[in-house]
Formats: sequence, C-alpha cells, structure tokens
Amino acid sequence: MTATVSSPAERRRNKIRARILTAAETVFAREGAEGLSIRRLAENIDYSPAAIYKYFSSKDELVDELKESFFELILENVNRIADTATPFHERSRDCVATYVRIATEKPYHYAAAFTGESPAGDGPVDGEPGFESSKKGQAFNVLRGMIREGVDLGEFRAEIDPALAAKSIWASMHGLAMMIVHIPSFPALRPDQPTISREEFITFHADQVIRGLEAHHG
Amino acid sequence: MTATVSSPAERRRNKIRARILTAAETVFAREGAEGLSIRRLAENIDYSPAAIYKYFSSKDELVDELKESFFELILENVNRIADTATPFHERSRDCVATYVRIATEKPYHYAAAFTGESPAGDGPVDGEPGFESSKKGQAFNVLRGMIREGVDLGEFRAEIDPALAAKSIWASMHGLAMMIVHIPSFPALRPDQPTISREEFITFHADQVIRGLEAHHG
DNA sequence: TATTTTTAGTGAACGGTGTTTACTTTTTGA
DNA sequence: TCAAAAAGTAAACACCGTTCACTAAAAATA
Repeated sequence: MTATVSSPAERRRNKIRARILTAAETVFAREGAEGLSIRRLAENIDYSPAAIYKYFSSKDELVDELKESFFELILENVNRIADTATPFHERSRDCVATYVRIATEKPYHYAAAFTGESPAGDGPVDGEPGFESSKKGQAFNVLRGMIREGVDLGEFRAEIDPALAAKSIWASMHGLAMMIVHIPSFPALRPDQPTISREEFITFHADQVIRGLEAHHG
Repeated sequence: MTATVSSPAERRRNKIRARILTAAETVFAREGAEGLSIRRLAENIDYSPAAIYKYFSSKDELVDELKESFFELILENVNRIADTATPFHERSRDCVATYVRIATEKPYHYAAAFTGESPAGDGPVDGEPGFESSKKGQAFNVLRGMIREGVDLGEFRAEIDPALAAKSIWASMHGLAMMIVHIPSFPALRPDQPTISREEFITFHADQVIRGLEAHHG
C-alpha cells in the first residue's frame, strides 16, 4: 500500500462524485429511480447531463451505488442487534424485525434493491463480484450464523439446514418489507381498516417466522 | 337485467378492446411493463398510438387489467387446491405453495401487481372499489378462511387471529415469490451454488410457514 | 517552463417514451 | 337522409437515457 493513496486530482474527482451521489440520494429517497432523472440531477448540481457520464457509466451504475450503501445501513443495524446480549428468541426475532424496519424506512431503496433491472434479469445478487462479498450477502451470512447458533443451542430443530432456513426466513421478512413498501396502509388492507400497529405486526410476523424453526420440547 | 346487454357497436368495441389486451398480454408476459410500449403495441395491431387511448385512458389502466386477470388465474388455482379433500396440513401447505407457483410462472405479472405505480403510492389494493372485491382480496379471503378452519380443527393455536395470521402468511409467500421472480437462481444465491430444487424449496418454505401457526399437542 | 496529453465539461443531437390536440373519416341511430 | 357520435390519425409536446464532436482546463512529460 502506498502512503498517499490519492492524488489531488483524484480527491477532487471523488469529491464531485460524492456530490453527485448526495444529490441523487436525496431525490431517490423521495421519488425513487423513476423520479430520479439524469437531466434533473444535472440541473440540481449545475452541470450538463452529459457531465454525469464522466463519473458514472450509466444511470443504473449510479443507482447501484445508492442501493449498495443502503444495504450497508441495513447490515450495520442488523449486526448491532445480533451482537446484543438478550435471550436467543428475542434477539433473533429483533434481528429479523430490524431488517424490515430499516428496509421500510427507505422504501424506494429497498424496493429498487430487489426489483433490480427486471424480473428474470440477474440483479446484483449473482453478479460477478460474488454475492458473498456484497452487503446483501453479508447480511444473509449474519442471519445464517444466527440460525446455526439456534440449532447448536437446541432452540431450533436439529435437522434444520441453516443455509436453507436462512433463505426461508429471509424470504418471509422480505415479503413483509415489500408489503409495507407497496401497500401504504399495511397491515391494514384498506386505509380505514382497524388493526394492530405496523410495529406490532412486524414483531408478530418475526415471532411467527422464528417459531417455525423452533424445537418443541414437549 | 335487459335481454340484450350489448349493441352491435358495443360488441365490436369490446372485441377491439380484447384484441388490444391480447396483444398487450403477449408482450407484457415476455418483457414486462417497461418493454410494453403504447407505440409498439399500436404497431402490432396496426393502429396509431393515439387510437389506444380511445379504449384505455392510460397505459396504467391497460396494465391494471392485465394484472387483475392474472390474479383471477391465481385465485382459480388456489381455490382448486383449497377444495381438495386431502388432510389439512398438506392441503393448506399446497394451497400457499400453489400461490407461489402460479405467481412465478408469470414473473412480470406478479412483480407488477405489487410494484404497482410506486412505493408509498397506493396500488389497487386500497383502491376505490375496495380490496374485498378485487381478485387479490378474494384470494386473501380464501387464505383467511383456511386459517380459521385450522383454528377450529385445533390444528392451529387457539389464540390465533385468522385475519392477522393470513396477512403474515401472505407476506411470507409473497416474499418467496418475489425472491424467485427477482433472483433467477433462487433458492441458489449464486448461479452455480448447489442446493435443493425450486419446487422442493417452495414446499419447504410453505411447510415452515404453516408450522409457525401450529399447536403443539405435547 | 513549454509542450504534449489527458481529463472535465458542454451543446446538440439520436432514438425512445406516454400523452394530447386538432382534425378527418367512419359508423350509428333517429 | 342527415345530424351526431364514435373511431382513427398525424403531428406535436414534454419528457427520458445516452452518445458524439467539440472546447476549455488541468496534469504529466520533456
């Protein structure tokens, strides 16, 4: 590793890149990928649209960076809960519930992170650099580790394959996150339907999901 | 009810409307909403783009009809399984698994049905005609009925609220469907990762989800 | 320092999108 | 038959992502 990893030119470049990303983040958080247009973005930072392409090869690439740093946020939060010293059932429940909470705080980010470019199109998940190294992959590994711990502790059924169970749980929590993101009133199905609060429902769902794994010491 | 509910003019109109929808369906199934453009669609049926607007007020309205009839397909299939005379656990498992299977057979339809117009934007779910009357709503009611039956049979825990549990299960199955739709290799996370087949995973997941509701007669 | 080379930035264009408007042609119903 | 309604259209509007040829500035080299 060299002592000075960046020339002044390089630092200047990164600064402008960051400025573009910051402006993009603001718009994206409010209006999503459709609302974020290169032309509007360029106007926001007083550049020509073509200038953006000196820093990002496409709109997709730009948005991909927003998504990746969003999953870094999720990972941080999930990790924080995973390292708590609370009893296993609560800890695992809060862990997956946190995933949904953070996800739904930035609905456009979360939806875009999975909607990717297209159904049947390969998202960043099985991209070249490898799923394992992506923030999404790291978050998955935390979950798998937690399930392995549960099996070792005897909380979960012994025959459970942690990798498989992790995918199942991930899918379940993903589903809830997507529901909340796309149905504003969820868990109410109609705007006026009386029901429990969203927070309570997330906890209930997480509980339900963890319960599916548990051993029943009769 | 009048004997002849449609004039020749009206029937002719419906025929053209149907022709537009059929052409749209074909393109949509292969390329999704983005790939379906009014201009291309018009060319396919030898009309001008503006002509489409004599039959549909917007592209969204057109796509909404595709989505609704897709959920009719889901509903039919789920209902068929729900009416089977197999034991309760298998029946309920197959019921929710079928939802995922049909969903993933038309990935663009399923994704679009929930992605709707926007996160935080109200989809057809809490639209004016009411969720209950939509095909999506009817499918939900089937699920809730099934859970109620499970509680009555003593298969599920007595304290379970069928409506709440139905939402939880729906979310879980929705999550799996979305995973499969957006990650082509799922349940493999990388294209070459060895894992169980998709069919097996759907069954496994459905089983897991039903398990979360079950009473444990220790 | 002078000069070459690389980079930053731009205006204009290409090909695409959904949608509207003014207009013409066809069909319908009295 | 003839007015009214509906079907259909060409052209335009206002967007979009992206590319290209070009100029201005900065950096690297001699």
